[in-house]
Amino acid sequence: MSKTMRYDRQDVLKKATDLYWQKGFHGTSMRNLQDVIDMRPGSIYATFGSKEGLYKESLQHYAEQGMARLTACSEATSSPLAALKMFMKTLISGNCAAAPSDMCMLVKTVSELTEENAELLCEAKRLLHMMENAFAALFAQAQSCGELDEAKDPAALARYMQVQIMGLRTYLRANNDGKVKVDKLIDELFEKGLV
Amino acid sequence: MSKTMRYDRQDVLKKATDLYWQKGFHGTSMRNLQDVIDMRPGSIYATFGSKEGLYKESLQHYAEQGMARLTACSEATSSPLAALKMFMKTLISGNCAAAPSDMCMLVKTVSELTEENAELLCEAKRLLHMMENAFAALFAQAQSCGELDEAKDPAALARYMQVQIMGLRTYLRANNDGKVKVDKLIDELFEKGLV
DNA sequence: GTTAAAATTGAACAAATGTTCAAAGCGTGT
DNA sequence: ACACGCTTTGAACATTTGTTCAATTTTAAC
Repeated sequence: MSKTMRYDRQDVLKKATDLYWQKGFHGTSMRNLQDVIDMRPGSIYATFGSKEGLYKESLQHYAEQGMARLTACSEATSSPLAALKMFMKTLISGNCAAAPSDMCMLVKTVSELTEENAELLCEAKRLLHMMENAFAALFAQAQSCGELDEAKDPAALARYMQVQIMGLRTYLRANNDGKVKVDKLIDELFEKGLV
Repeated sequence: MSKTMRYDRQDVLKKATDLYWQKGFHGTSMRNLQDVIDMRPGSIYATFGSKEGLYKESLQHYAEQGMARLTACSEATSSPLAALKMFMKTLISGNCAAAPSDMCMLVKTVSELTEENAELLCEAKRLLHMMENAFAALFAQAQSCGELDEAKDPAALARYMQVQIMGLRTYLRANNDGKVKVDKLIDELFEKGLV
């Protein structure tokens, strides 16, 4: 009846995400994108609508990966707090050369864009909230396990963790000489912040 | 002998800085800039060389403002630690509507640009270092005053402060609902981090 | 008043931008 | 074989991009 799609949407999204992540929204041109994802303009616009549309889906794809990583950390560890700590370490020390950028794509988006791209800005904020809520859920779970003091506020701890991740990743981006030993810093943060 | 300059370089730089700060390097066009600083292309290029050149001077202008603000905090307070705390508070809660962006322009630069603009990236990193060194100097001064434990490492404290500033400002950018009470957070950071 | 030097103008440029659309390709049901 | 309908193509479009430069304006010294 119809021609079968040539492209695997997930595969295309991964490539687009990586490029956007590396070069930013304004720093990435459609021509640039066309080469990387190997699609012609017509196909791109038929599939994603616009540059903004593709970026939005890229943000979502990125956040899904992040959530998947968090659940992977949950399954690889024996306790919620250990999972959170592991997540933070893989986030921060993991991307030496593999990831397109040292920084979080959601943070880069929130940093770069203005009200001229209100929808994308909004979506990035929403996804950051989602991550924070996932952190909070794990902190609450830690309380249920008896791993964490019941008097603590999971939401406040999650917010604290977000601030620390944002701060650390940004700092490392600005000081990419490998002199700073991050793992020890993270251990200290968990001691100071949670206990 | 020659025509007198029509433009006050400092005034122009302030306007350019604010625009770049708000919209980013790639998000700002020369036409955009021309309107805001009220100069024609020829004059701009004769004075600043290129879009990159003007951005570089804007970065420097921005950092100078920051340093001036820090010394102002020093003069307005009675101790180095009080100065640092005041600086942090004016940085973070001060820019409700006045500043072009919630975030630090140096951080935005480091977040947005890639090796394609290596010189600008490098300059932003250098200026961030400068600020950090200024923090460290104040921590050392606090030790001389007997305000801070001599066993602490001023450089490590300065780095800690940078991470916290970057984290907090980014977080507030992503959560601009005024729900988070920042002043209390900063007080807590100083208690946890320095003592 | 003339001249020389510097600053400013703005039209113009080539290249790059995001996007469109008519044509062609291709798989499926008849 | 045929035709229907979805997918893909890539040339082309109107703007916008960063930048240049010959012409003009303005100043001050002689």
